[in-house]
Amino acid sequence: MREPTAVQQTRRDVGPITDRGAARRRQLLDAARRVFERQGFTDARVADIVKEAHASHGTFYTYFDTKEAIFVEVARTVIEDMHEDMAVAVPTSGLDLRVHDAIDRFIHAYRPNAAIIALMEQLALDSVEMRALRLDLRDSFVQRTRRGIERMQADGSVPADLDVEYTAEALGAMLEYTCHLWFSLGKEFEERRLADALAGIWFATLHPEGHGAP
Amino acid sequence: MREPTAVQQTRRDVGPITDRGAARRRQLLDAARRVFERQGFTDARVADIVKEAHASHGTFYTYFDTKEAIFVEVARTVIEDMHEDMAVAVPTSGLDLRVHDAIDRFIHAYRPNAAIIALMEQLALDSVEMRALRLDLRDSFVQRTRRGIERMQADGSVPADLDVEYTAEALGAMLEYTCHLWFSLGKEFEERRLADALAGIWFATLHPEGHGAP
Amino acid sequence: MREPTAVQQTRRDVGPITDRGAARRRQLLDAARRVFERQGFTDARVADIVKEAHASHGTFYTYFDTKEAIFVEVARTVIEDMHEDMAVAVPTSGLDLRVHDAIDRFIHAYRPNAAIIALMEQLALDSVEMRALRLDLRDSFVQRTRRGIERMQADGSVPADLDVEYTAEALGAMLEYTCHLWFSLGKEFEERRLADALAGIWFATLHPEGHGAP
Amino acid sequence: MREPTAVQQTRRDVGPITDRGAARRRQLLDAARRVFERQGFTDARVADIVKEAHASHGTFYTYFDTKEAIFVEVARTVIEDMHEDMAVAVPTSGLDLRVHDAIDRFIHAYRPNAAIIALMEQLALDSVEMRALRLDLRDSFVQRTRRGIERMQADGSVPADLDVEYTAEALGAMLEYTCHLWFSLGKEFEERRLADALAGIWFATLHPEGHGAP
DNA sequence: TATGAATGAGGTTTCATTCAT
DNA sequence: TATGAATGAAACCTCATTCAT
Repeated sequence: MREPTAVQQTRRDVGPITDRGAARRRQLLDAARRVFERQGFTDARVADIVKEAHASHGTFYTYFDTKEAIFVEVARTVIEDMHEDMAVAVPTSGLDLRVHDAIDRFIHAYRPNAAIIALMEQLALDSVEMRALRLDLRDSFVQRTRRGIERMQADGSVPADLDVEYTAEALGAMLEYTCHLWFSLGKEFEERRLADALAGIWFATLHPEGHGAP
Repeated sequence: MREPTAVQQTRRDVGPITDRGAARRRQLLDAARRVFERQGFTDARVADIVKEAHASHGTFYTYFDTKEAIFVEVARTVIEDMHEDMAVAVPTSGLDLRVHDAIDRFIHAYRPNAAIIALMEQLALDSVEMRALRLDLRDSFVQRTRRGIERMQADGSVPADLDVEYTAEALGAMLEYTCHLWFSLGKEFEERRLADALAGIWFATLHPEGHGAP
Repeated sequence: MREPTAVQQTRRDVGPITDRGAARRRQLLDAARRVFERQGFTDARVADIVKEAHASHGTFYTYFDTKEAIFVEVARTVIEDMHEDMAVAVPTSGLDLRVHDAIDRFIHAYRPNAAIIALMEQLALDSVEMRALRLDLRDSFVQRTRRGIERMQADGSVPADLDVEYTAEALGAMLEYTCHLWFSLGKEFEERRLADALAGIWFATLHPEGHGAP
Repeated sequence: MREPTAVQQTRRDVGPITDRGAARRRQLLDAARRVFERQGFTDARVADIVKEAHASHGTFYTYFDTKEAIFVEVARTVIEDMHEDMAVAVPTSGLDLRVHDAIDRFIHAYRPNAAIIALMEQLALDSVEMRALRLDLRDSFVQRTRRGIERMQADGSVPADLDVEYTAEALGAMLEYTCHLWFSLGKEFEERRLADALAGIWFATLHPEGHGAP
């Protein structure tokens, strides 16, 4: 493969200058997302993306370094989306409701992004950058959970001796992988039963043996 | 593009006839496992495998159809290994010990096979066959868990209204993905704390609010 | 084994868009013809063709699916050439002259294309498409002959009871295979004697026992 | 490909020593013929032949140098068969009957051997040896025809000024290629009409304008 | 003589990426 | 900025033939 030319590399680094250029870039990103969702990363061809975006090969490389690079951009979009979706204020009723709400919001944030998340997961094995991105995404959720539990510990509704950090990691892992099984690997779950089962585990964990009141 | 000959296909289907052939096949499998663990699936070349096995290209295709095919064989080996590792008789002391034991055995079965499991996971997205294999592997663990819980329900140590099926799925997902994060994505966990946190969740779930005795 | 991408296939189906592309395609076709004539089909490598065309492997597959596909295109060119060569207006003198003229034109049309025709013949045994192409080529000549004879039957210079269809087939076969022996299998014939012998047979067949006047 | 070892080469040169060896050799030949007829030369694998003969690769190379070599042997058998079939004594009635008889015998000799003859034809383009074999086969028929015509010239039933050599070549070419079209390229002919048309051409050629009596 | 495992040169085809226009 | 042609490294897989047993 030939080395990139200084001129073209510069153009990519600078990014689009005109509005038309910015619009073009967005078209390519949108097209890439659709293609990745449809075909996965390996089976997605740059040719497919440019066709979907009604652009040409040359144009693609005006805006993106590599196929990996455009995927990273798509992935970042997904991460931002999920952050926003889950950042909604929590209703402050009882623990039970709060848990149910957290789980429902996770599922609803995950579902439309499942395909891209699965690809991040897949690429995380081969690419340090994707691994970091993937771990960041989950970390933001896990830390949010952790802070929530810590607040409950502070007001005494959760036992003080709970290992909050590791518990948050584990409960997070459970949610993530259940959604992966469900949305990406095609395992069939009934939504209501599943959400209840997950909430039951969270609730039992945070509220063991009648500690405090719900 | 040459198509495989019926005769050649037959030879592959039948498998090695002599001991020498069987040994060769095994060498290739062992080599393939090492290469896959080292380089992942995508970056593993058939050339790497035959080099590692001190064999020739032709020999590879005497025994295996494709790179995918040999991976499937490697994966099957891993699955059998894990089945055996986890099939050890359970000590019948209290719930707490049983849970800790189950989790420890899972971790110890998972750890040496983590790389291959991660690849199964990766390939499951693109290949129906790998997806089936992957789901089978987890199913055997989840069903074992489920049966264990059902037995405890029978003797009253676990609430009768627990949704055993979905709970087993969720607890299984938690274990699997935690191990994946730990062994394959390089997340750093302290083994003792992690095992305790996981066991805590299991225990709280199965033994909520002082139901029965530990 | 990688499958062709839909996008790539489309590009090949659509054909070159720019003049530069069209020129490139033609270069490849010309090169392919030379290589096939020199080395035959089996011994012609795609590598030989691209080398002859001063192009790269990738470029070849931009324009053609397979080695078979480019041969089919070359063959079509030959067929068109021959159609044109033989479509020249027939001088309307006596039967004897007309027969000689037909045979001479056949030989002159065949000679420069003999190598490719021989390859069509060779491939016709293995490929349905080539068989159809081969039979089409001869059919156009045989039908032309047949119509010629029918016109002569109409004006009474050829017996009405002649089986025109089968006779045309047989006389055609004679011409074709004689040329094949001569130009492709290296049998040595003197052109004048051969043309006379062939014409003698045609003439005797169409004008038996002094039927009509020459 | 490795060079043949002196030992093995010698064995092949010497040929089978025991009866068992001779039988084995024949099994391989018979199997090869069936495989070639079924699959053609290119698509016939040595593996197919040994399977059909219930032998092993090693055994094959005990008796034959190459795939080409065994084909040549098969072809020789066909050639001998055809010689015998056509060497039957000619009934000495009139020219018309003799011509019909010659054509019928050709067709009947050709038909069962059409597949192998077609392969000889196909290989003749690439191999000097096969070309020689192919030309020999037709030559024996053409020369027989030629001698027949010369005898008729001697007794005055065929014009003395006929170019017997070239005419025999041309009439032979017609027969051969008609059979090739019919039996190998799948062109549909009605046997009776075809034989009559061919005989008509022969007869008109040898007996033009009422020369002599039939 | 017979077997079947082993060889490896050789071929086809893809696709991310660059560059001339 | 946009286009699309060109590149070529790289990968997979076959099969005639040899050789150890």
